[in-house]
Amino acid sequence: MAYWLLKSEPDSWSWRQQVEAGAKGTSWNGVRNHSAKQNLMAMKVGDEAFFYHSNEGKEIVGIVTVAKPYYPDPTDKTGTFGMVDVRAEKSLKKSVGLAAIKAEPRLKNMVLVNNSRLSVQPVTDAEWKLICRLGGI
DNA sequence: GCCAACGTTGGC
DNA sequence: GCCAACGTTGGC
Repeated sequence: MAYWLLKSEPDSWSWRQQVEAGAKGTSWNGVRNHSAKQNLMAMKVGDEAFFYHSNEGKEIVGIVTVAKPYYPDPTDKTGTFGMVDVRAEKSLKKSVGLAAIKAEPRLKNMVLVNNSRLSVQPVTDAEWKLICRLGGI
């Protein structure tokens, strides 16, 4: 099983909205970047991903599960990009801020630190476990 | 096919 | 609000 990190600005799509969407989940549409697309295409049902709030908060707040693998994004008229479906799995007991991640030497290679603009990122097993511990779960 | 100009993202 | 980093676009 692979781990990922999904970024969203709370103004456009927040963790609260994801939780309210419940078990049926929602489509992660709107990705218009080829690196992000590659990561979306690599996702499998059951993979887990951190939900990160950019700009407002700048912190990891929850975990989502991939419910449906990559399929075309109807909001992309060119047909170039696609999306996956995700549903909220659980909230972190304690959100993990960007500052805390940067302060942890073992997380210095995270894509979030080195390429913060990429909206869909891979996370290693070690990074996943460590952040879960920081998040109190 | 190169590269300058421009737009967007996101941390600060 | 500013600006650095990155991606995309378009002229040549």
